[in-house]
Amino acid sequence: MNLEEVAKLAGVSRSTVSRVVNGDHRVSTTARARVQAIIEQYNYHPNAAARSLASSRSRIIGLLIPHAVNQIFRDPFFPVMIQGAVEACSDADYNLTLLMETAADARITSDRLYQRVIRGRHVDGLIIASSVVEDPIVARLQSEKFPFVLVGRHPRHEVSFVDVDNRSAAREAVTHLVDHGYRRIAMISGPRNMIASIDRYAGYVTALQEAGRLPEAELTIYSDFTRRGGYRAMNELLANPGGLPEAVFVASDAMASGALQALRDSGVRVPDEVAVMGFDGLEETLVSRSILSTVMQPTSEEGAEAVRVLLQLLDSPESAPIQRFLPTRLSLRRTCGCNRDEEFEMTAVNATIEGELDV
Amino acid sequence: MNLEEVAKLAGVSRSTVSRVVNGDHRVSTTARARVQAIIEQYNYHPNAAARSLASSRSRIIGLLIPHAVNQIFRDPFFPVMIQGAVEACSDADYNLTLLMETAADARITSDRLYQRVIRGRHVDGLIIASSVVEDPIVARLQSEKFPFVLVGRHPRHEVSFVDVDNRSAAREAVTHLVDHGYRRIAMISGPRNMIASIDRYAGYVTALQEAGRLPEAELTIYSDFTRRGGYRAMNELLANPGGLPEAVFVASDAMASGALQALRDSGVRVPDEVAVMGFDGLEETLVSRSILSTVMQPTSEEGAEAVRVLLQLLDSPESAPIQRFLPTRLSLRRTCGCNRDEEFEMTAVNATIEGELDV
DNA sequence: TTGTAGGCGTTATCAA
DNA sequence: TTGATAACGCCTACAA
Repeated sequence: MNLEEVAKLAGVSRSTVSRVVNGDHRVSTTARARVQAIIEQYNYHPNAAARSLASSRSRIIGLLIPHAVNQIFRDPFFPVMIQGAVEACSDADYNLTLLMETAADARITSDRLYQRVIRGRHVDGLIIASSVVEDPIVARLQSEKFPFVLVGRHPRHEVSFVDVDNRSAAREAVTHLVDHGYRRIAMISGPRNMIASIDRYAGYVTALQEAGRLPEAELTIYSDFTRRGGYRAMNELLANPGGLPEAVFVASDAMASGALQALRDSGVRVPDEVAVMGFDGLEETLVSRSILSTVMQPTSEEGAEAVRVLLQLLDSPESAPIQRFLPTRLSLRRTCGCNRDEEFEMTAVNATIEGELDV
Repeated sequence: MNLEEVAKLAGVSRSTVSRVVNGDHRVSTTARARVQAIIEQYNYHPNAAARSLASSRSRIIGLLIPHAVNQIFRDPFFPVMIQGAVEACSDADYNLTLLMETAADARITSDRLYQRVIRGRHVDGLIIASSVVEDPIVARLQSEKFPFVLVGRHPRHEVSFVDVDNRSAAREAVTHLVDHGYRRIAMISGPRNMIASIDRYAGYVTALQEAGRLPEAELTIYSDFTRRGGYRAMNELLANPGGLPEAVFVASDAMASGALQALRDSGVRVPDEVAVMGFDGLEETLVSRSILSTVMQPTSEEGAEAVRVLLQLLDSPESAPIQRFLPTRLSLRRTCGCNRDEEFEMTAVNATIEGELDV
């Protein structure tokens, strides 16, 4: 069943059927009705390839997971972000294909991917998940004027992106710790080459400076955004001969979860001996009622918004880069030192909930 | 740059260029060389849409995440499985598009998806992640003879799938617990409508029966495969007036992790008071050296194998359903009661590692 | 508002 | 081994 046959059955031309299918308004009511009846009767659906070929748009968006990010693909951030992206695509009748630079040989596979997918016009545009600073693909796409949107800003290129203001958010979070009165504030950071890490660290430094302090080198531990990495990083801090910090700002909830575990294993009370602040707002997916104070970011919305921005770009290819910052929100629960009373209340009311709270 | 232009520049016909591009051997060495030189010089890549239209194959595979599974998309099983699928696709020069039945209105969105993607011939075949028993899509695809492969078997339909033998694996795991001498063995199961849950439960029951016992109703808790669900389920078991079970078989590592947390929060010693056995082999992604005894399944390989099976199906559409079981392996670490000595050793050697071991 | 007709860039079938 | 040529199914001026 194709346009031609529908046209014949409805007693109109292919063009008219095409117009009906594409919602063109220049069709008489009667013609439209006849066509639609046939379409439904025969359950006609236009052929995607033919459409792509004729319109030179595939209605497919590629979501690229750079190799550097591959390893932390298990981080709940990605599934949630992808979910948002898929849904936004679906809403616009687009499809999303997953492109991952495989570990085997990043250089070769990514080039092969690039050629096949970009040059073959397989996708109309690209969304790049959490790029790393030195990733060459950004410059390449830009110079070829291929439409793309980063999830996470890029420091060196004027490109479209969707991000949260990591720096401000981190600054706010650390300032909150300062306001609690903590003086020695450590940070467990993400990888040095990821832009989100850099920005969150910058916010940490800014907040300290505004409080009239300087960051101490041994109070910053670089880790990898994983729970396991957070566990290790916190143990490093615990082993610091300079003594315990009063608070720790951790650049992801997964790491914060590991850090809390390390503290518990060492018998260090939170927040009494060490306060903890996370970043992500995803920990609630792991425990039902987290006690972790954290920076909430709209993860799924970041994926969805990236898609919307890309669609806009596809509509007007000559437009200037579109850059959007989505809002974050400080979620003050218990590990930062807030809500101590509430803790008691809940413990008294229901031991189970109290237990769950404890990460 | 297209076939035509390449042909002109190489002084051959379009057909010859097409043959070169597609690796057809019926081309003279000289012609091939000339064509390849031009292709490389001009960086020509065939247009995907035109290819699809002419060959009526899109070289795209759809990966469907059913709505029921959506909620547990955060489970590390899915990212890892998907990663395997994407890589296998990439190896075969296929692309993978992600199809998710969105929460909004599962019935409507999934139908819309179905029409657009299946009828529009957008994808050549489908991989369905962890189907639920009552999912109608299986019957539908089958009756329309659309190629698809399930990740996880289906009890009521003769269809192609890739799975592990959940029942045997669970039986083996529980038998191991029996062999340790534990008598009251509980189970924390997944959702009742997921086939993997059902099979793992069946294996549990079989193992008990073989040990001359019957499962007790209050010793089976149905949960949802999440860490949080496992936490709650374990607390239910702890509240059981019949007293603590001696061992618990947990149907996923995520739930097992939550269960261990619950035990720790209640001050119950593992494995001395309660032994624990998990299922997945993914917990190692969350902690560096898990102490969790578990059933390891080749998660990434399940995704990859599903793709390979699907490609085979595409090659010979009339072939009978292909059903593959991938091997599992019992990983005996500490929570089942094995390796008590090793525990001591590691503790003595390195407190950090010992700490990490503790979930 | 409708229809005609050319073209999108391949693959595939023949005949040479 | 090569080359014409006809699909593939749709979109899109352009003309009516």
